[in-house]
Amino acid sequence: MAVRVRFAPSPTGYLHVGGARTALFNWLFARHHGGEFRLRIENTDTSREVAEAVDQIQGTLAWLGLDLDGEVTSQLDRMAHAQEVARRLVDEGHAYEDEGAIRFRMPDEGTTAWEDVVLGRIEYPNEQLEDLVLVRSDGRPTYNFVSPLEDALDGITHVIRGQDHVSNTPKQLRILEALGAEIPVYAHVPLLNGPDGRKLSKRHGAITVEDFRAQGYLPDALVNYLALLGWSYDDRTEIMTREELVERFTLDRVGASAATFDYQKLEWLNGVYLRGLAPDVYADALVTYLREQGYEWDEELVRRAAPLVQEKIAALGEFPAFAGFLFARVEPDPALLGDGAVLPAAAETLAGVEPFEADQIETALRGLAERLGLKPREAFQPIRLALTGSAVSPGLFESLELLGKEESLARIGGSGRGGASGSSAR
RNA sequence: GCCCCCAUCGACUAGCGGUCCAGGUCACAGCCCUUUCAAGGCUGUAGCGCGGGUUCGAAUCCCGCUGGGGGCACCA
Repeated sequence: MAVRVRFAPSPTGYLHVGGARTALFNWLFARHHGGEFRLRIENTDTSREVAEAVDQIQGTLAWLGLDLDGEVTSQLDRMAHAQEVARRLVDEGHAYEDEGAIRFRMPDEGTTAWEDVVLGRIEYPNEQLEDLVLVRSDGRPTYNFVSPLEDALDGITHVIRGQDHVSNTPKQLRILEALGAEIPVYAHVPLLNGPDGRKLSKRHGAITVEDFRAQGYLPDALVNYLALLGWSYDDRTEIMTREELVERFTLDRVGASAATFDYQKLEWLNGVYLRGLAPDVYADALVTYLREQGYEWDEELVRRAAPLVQEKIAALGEFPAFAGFLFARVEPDPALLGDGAVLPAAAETLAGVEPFEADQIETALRGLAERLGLKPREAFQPIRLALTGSAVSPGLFESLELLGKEESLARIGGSGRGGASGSSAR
């Protein structure tokens, strides 16, 4: 039987990284087996916010590169059918009416068990199973009824979801059984925690995939990182392409315990991916990112600046703070300003450099440092500060070249205070 | 309270009875390189929660404890 899985989020807003991880595992499993990956929206009303959330979720999945099969389905479309099935269950004695609602009759004795692919055998005492409401008194079916019903309707072969659904499983199993439906294979993947060991939430920082996108993370890096949370290939392979992940992903290597989301490791991985991009691809990514974030900076200059930062930043979001001085003057931190003694000499030296290119600039400035008896660091740091407004920046010589002689000299001035007063573009 | 699940360095994990005085990666520390910051190279600190079993032998199997998580809706 061909594999068919589904990701079934409730449309409450942007996709959470935990949800994205669940979606990823489903997608990897489907692609690994040449099966189908479907999106099913689990909702109960038709409000505008829901429609937006559905679009957002689809947009996020697309950005992550998790392509869908078949149409996106919605619980809404099956309400009438669910009601019919519920009535049939009443007729067959599996359910009964209760104050206008329809309740499913759960067994009172024995146990309900299943072989979970990641958790192993799980047994629930049936006395724990309450007669659950299938259809509310207002006619709307409930999640625990529609979810297994739709799994059956759609021919879902494997239900891969978060462990927060473990306790729903015995109830859904009982319903599927009463329906006479095929029982899918269940795989409950571990949940994600924040750095403090508690449920990952906004207080920990970025939480939705869109948050990470806005910070300049690459979809490939996020996908790679998420795959490593609860799953591993072996004892040493961590950096894998999408194709490698698809080829290597198996549910039996998914762990059973919760994983802590490590922002630092994600950042490191993103840096690895960023540095690994071909220069033109990197420039494209940077241009696209800055445009998405609303920066209206000269594209040509951004492209020329790209090589200066590729080795230095771990997320595209660091670019404005790191290289923003190329697009607008930045006032140096007064606390960092020295006496500026080398500045006049530097200005004089630079004025004579022709052509104004990194190599020539470097030769000239190193010569200056030697003549003044200064260590490179001592000579260059004041210039860097005057030029970039910061003690941390891209390479000094390349930065000078990009800024051009005129602007560079204007910033270095010679007064020791860097640039004409009020000239800072802010 | 009841039910279910989980438990290897700070974090992600490898380990499926002996090849583990526990390996890799991030983070952290030191050194090297160096125009700052990164990157890179080298080295290092750091872990099998506790107690009982089983076995010639346990991180690996069993039981208990402790700790953590999840769930107990006419929410999803």
